[in-house]
Amino acid sequence: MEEKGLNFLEEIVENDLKSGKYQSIVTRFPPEPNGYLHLGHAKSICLNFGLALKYGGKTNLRFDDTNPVTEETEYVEGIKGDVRWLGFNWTNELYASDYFGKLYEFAIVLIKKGLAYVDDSTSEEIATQKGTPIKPGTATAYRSRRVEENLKVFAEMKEGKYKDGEKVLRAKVDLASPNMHMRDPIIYRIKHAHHHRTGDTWCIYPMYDFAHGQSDAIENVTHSICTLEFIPHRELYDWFIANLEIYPSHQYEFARLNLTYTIMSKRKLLQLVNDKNVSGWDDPRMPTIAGMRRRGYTAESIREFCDKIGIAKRENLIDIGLLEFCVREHLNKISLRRMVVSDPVKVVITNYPEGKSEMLPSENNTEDHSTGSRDIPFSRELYIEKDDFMEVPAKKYFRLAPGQMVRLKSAYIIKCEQVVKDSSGDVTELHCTYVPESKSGSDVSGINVKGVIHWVSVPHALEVEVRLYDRLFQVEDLNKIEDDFKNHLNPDSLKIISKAYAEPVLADGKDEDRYQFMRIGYFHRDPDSRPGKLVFNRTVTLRDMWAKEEKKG
RNA sequence: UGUCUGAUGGUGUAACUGGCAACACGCCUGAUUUUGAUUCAGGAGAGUCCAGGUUCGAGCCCUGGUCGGGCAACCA
Repeated sequence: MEEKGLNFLEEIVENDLKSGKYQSIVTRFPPEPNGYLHLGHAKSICLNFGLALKYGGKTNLRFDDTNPVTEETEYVEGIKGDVRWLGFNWTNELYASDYFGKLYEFAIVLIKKGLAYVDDSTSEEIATQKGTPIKPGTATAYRSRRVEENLKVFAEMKEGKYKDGEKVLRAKVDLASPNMHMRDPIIYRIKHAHHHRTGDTWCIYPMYDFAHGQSDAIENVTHSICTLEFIPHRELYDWFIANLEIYPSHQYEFARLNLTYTIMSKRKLLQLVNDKNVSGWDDPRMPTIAGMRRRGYTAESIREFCDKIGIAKRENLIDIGLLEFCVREHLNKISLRRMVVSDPVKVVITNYPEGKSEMLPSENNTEDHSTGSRDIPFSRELYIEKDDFMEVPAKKYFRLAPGQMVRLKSAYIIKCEQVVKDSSGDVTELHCTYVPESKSGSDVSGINVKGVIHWVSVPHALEVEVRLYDRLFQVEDLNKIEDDFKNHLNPDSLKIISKAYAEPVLADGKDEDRYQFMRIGYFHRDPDSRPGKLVFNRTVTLRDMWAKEEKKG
């Protein structure tokens, strides 16, 4: 019985609980509604909700909507759907914008304490006055504005007397601080913009640093968890809490997720959407929750992935193979087996009567016998995969070849008697004979074959579209490139097979069904499907040892 | 040049807080298999960034380096 080690945050929480610092914990997941959630958010969601679930506590979903120009209701709805789909329920649905009134009062408290002032400088002036990491900042004349005047001008800012950029409210902290964030940070700016929730009520909006910690405090968040790049903000976070004398929430930081062959930046993902490099936020190639869901990933497999990658403070680059392992592991247990031929060659069973057909039973999932079986029609003409025939077989190749035998899955053993080619020498048909006594389930032929291949009866075949996805980028570590990330897009990330042949039962599937197209991969029906034309997305391929063997030559 | 932060097999995460470096993915063998899938059995692979120090004993403690990442948006 080995106890698996706790991550550093679990350790902090356990200690806080043990010491009696808290009776129970409160966490929050605080997305800005300016885009859809991606896998990196999933890591944060699993962490925040997971902590509260494990140690008994609450988790709020809080929208950090302090910048009206980038935020939209569409994103709010998308985010809620994604969190729910991942399997988590929030205690409260909250918005930083709900606190705009309170935040405004906090600002007045600071002004009255002489800890905030209105600055009329331009953004360029403020930037230069800030100095550099090695050169202290310098004060502007406005820094010594009297309290009464600050109060008056700040109220005028709120009333809309000034234009965007004309004035800002700054906290009076320390212009010489080695931490740039402490050099009199801007806490309120003027934006005459429509907010997705507060409409035109406000024309001044708090900055992140003056909203986040305060929101945490208002909600009595005990553990406010964010990513590493916010470490320098922590000092300010604590400074506001101390000077406002509000609930002392604490900020902790962990390393964000990086995945090979993909990007995990909302800004860049938005660019792909806007530039039409992908069909939308839910394009199955996107590392977004919506995209992965459409592609066929299960929530369970994503949660498993988040659990496996762990939580730590060092930078990491996780092999996308681990994510694929997690889906395969789950899909193997739940998916219905189906036979689909994606790149066909016709097989004619010359000794099978013309016009005859029979239904052959086949298990839906040998991993789960409760799923039962379905019947598959068999007839004289079949499609098999081009790959499953080699005129000149490679070594260790045990599929179909001239004179060779294979078993058709759940059906008969066949032998390739003749290869029919067209004028240009391409194989058009394979003439085979079948062994009647080799029928699956009642095989008395005594023949043992190594190869088993999938097939579909030509007259019964259902035509479907199949979409094959590959990695979005060609470079393993997108953080290490120096030029535009779009230069590294994989031109072959989507391959559409508009005409694949499937066994007929595939038409009866439900939305939530997951399939394994035998020997090909895991698939999921796409919402683009129409009654006459079903579309399936490949979630992930099957592991393929033969491909490896082939490569070895 | 300042400051914050980190460093453990190829990757990621652990190591009862000082006691023989473990788990997962990946990789390699072999067995089973009516999916070259799954499953099962086994294996290779790090001596913990470097140099000192404390200690019977250091991945964990101390000192000094090296290297990586963050920080100077009226973004979050």
